[in-house]
Amino acid sequence: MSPTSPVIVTLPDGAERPFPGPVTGAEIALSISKSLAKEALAIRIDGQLRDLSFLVTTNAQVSLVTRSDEEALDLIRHDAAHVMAEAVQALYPGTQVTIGPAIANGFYYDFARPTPFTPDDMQKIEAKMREIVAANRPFTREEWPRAQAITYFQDKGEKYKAELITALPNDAAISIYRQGEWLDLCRGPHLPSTAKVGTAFKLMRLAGAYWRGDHRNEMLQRIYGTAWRDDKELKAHLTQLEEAERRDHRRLGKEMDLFHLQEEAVGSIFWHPKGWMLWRVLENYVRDRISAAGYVEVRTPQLIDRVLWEQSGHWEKFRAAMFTAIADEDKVLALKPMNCPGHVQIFRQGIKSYRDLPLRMAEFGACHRNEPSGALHGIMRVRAFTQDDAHIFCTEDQITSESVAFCRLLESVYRDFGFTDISVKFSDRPPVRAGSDAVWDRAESALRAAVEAARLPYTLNPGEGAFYGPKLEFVLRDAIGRDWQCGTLQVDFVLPERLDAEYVGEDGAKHRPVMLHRAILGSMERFIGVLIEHYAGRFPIWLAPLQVVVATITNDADGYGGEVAAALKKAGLRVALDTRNEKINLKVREHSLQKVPVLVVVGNREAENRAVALRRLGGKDQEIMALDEAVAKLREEARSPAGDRVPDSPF
RNA sequence: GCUGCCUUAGCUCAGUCGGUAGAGCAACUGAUUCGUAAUCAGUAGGUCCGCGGUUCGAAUCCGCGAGGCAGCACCA
Repeated sequence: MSPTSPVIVTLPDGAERPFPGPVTGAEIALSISKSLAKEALAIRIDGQLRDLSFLVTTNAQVSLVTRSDEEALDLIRHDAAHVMAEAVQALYPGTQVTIGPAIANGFYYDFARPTPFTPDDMQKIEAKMREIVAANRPFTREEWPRAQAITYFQDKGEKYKAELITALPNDAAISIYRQGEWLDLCRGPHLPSTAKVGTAFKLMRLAGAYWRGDHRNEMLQRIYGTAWRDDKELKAHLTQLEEAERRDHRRLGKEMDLFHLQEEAVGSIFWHPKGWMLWRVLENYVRDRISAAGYVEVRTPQLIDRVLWEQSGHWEKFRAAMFTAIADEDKVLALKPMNCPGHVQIFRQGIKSYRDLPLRMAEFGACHRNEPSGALHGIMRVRAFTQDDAHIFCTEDQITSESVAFCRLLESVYRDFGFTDISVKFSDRPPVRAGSDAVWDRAESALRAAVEAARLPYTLNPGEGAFYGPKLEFVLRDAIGRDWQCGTLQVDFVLPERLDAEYVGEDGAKHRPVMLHRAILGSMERFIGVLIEHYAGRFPIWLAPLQVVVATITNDADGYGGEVAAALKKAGLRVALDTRNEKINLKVREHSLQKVPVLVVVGNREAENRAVALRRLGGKDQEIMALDEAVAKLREEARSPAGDRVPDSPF
C-alpha cells in the first residue's frame, strides 16, 4: 500500500471518516472536534490501545480514549510509574530502574539502590513527581536498534534494563519513551504528556520485591502508589482503605474479645469464650449442612508415623512444612498437614463394595503446617488450622454428579452468609504430574462438566492444578468487594493408588476409587476472619456469639431482668444479663460497641407489664412488646439457616 | 524465609538534645439507682520486647535475638 492511499477510519457510532493518507490519532481527534483533540489521551485501533501519535495507515475501527473512559486509568497509572522513576533518578542518582507496571488501584516501580528509601524520601519523591507533572513534558516514542539500546543502558549502568532488552525476542521492536530529558524502555502506550497524569495520585508504601519475582534473585525496593482520574476517585479509594482497616479482623478480634495471639505460640490462636462460641456455631452449621448432604463425620489422629507420609508422598514433597515429634526414642511422627491419608486408612478398614460409594467422609480436621514466618497473618494464615475437610470416595462415573452436588452445596452455604458473587478458577494439569494423559482427560472433562452444570462462571488457570489432579478454587466477594479464595474441589487419582484404597465392583473385581478432596470454608480460622471483615463484626443474629443482652435500668428491675434472661436462654438464645449499677446510656453504648445484635432493656415499667423494650444494633428506636412475644420472635429470628438441629445419624 | 519499618501501663498512644516515664480509656474503691451510645470522685498500675555494648548516666545511641506490621516469595 502506498503512503498516499486514502485511509478510512470507522468511529464507534459507525460513522466513517476518510483521510487522504496516513493519519495520527491526534489528527483524527482534531477532525472530530477541538475539545476532543484536547481531551483525547490515546486511541484504540482495531481493539489495540495506541499512543495518540500512532500513525493509522490502513482502514480501521478506531475509538478515542478520554479521561472519562475507564481504560484511561491504566494509562494514568503506567505514566505515573514513569514519572515516579524519573523523580527517583533525579533525586537519587545512581539508582537503577527496573520495571514499573500499572496494577489494580495504582502502580509500582522497582528500583535497585544500596540504601533503602525512607518514608521521608517518599514525600520528596511525590513532590518531585508533582513538579514533573506540572512541567507537562510530552511523551514521545522512539524505536531503537536492539544493540544500541543494550549498549545505551549498559553504559548508563542500568544492568536490569539491559537484561530486560536482552531477554526480548530478537525481532522485537525496542521502543523507548521519552518525557523531556528522561527516557525509559517501555512497550507503551502512553499519554500525550506528563500533565495528563493529573494530581489524583499518592505514594502509598515501600516494600521489598525480588527481581523478576524470584526469591533467588536480589531484592529490589518497590514503591507503591495509587492513581486515579480525579481527586474524587482518589478520595473514594482512600476511604475504602480506611473502611478495610476499620473491619480488620485483628482489630475487631481484640475489640470484641474473640481471640488473641501471642509470641509463645506463633501461628496458633487462643480462642476466647466469645470467639469460640462463634466457631462452634459455624462448625455446627456446617456439620448440619453436610450431614443433610449425606456425609459421615470422622476424626483421625494428629500424630502419624512418617512411614504413612512416605507412602502418601507428603514426606517427599512437603517435608519442609511438616512438624515432627519423636516417640519411643527414635520413631518419627508427623503432625498431620492434611487429612486425606487418615481418611484413606478408615476407608481401608474392612472390604468396601461399589454399593458403599460414593462415601463422603468429613472431618473438621486440625492440621499443622510450618508456614514461613512472613506468611502469617492474623487468624487468616496460621500454622495450626482446621479444615472443613471431606473426601468423597467414588467411581470415575460419579465424579461429575458428586462435583455438581458439591458446587450446589457450596453455593448454598455461601449464600447463607450473604456471599452471592462467587467465581471459580479451574486449574488444569500442571507440567509435572502423576497419572496418564488419558486419566487427566477424563478428570478434567468431568470437572469441567461439573462446573458448567453448576452454572458457575469460571476462568482457566492453566497448569495450576495439583500434581494428582485438576482442581476448582472457589472465590467469594465480600461486602466491600474484596475477593477471598475459600473453597476447593480436587480430583485425585493418585492417593488411592499410593495408599492402596480399593473396592469390589459389580463385576466382582477390585477397583481403585477416585478421591474428591473438597472444602467449603477452607479453613475455619480463615473463614471466621473473612466473616469478621465481611460483616464488620456485626454478625447476623444466628451467628453472633452473644445474641442478646438483657440490661436493667435500675437494680429494682434486676429480678425481672433475670427472669427475662432465663426465658430467652430457655428458648435457646445466647444471652447475657447486665445488672451493673450503671446508667442505661453506658450499657447501651458498651453493648453496641460489642456489636450485640439485640439489646433487651427492662425497667420498672416493663417489669410491671411483663414486657420488654427491644433495641436492635445500629437502630435508634425501641420496640415494646410482651415478654412471651419477644421470646418467640427472637427465637424465630435466631434460627440457623441450616434449620433446627437434629440428632446426627446418617446411617 | 527476604527487604523495610515498628515494639512504652490491660487497651490506644505521648515522651524534645541521652539526665530513671506521662495522658485518655479500662481496672479497683466510694458515692450515685438513673429510661436507650461515656455519672462523679478517689486509688492503684511500668523488666519502656529480651540480651549485650557505648556512656558518669540509655525508653532514647550501637549490635544481636524475638515478635508484630507492609510488601515480596510461599500457600500441597
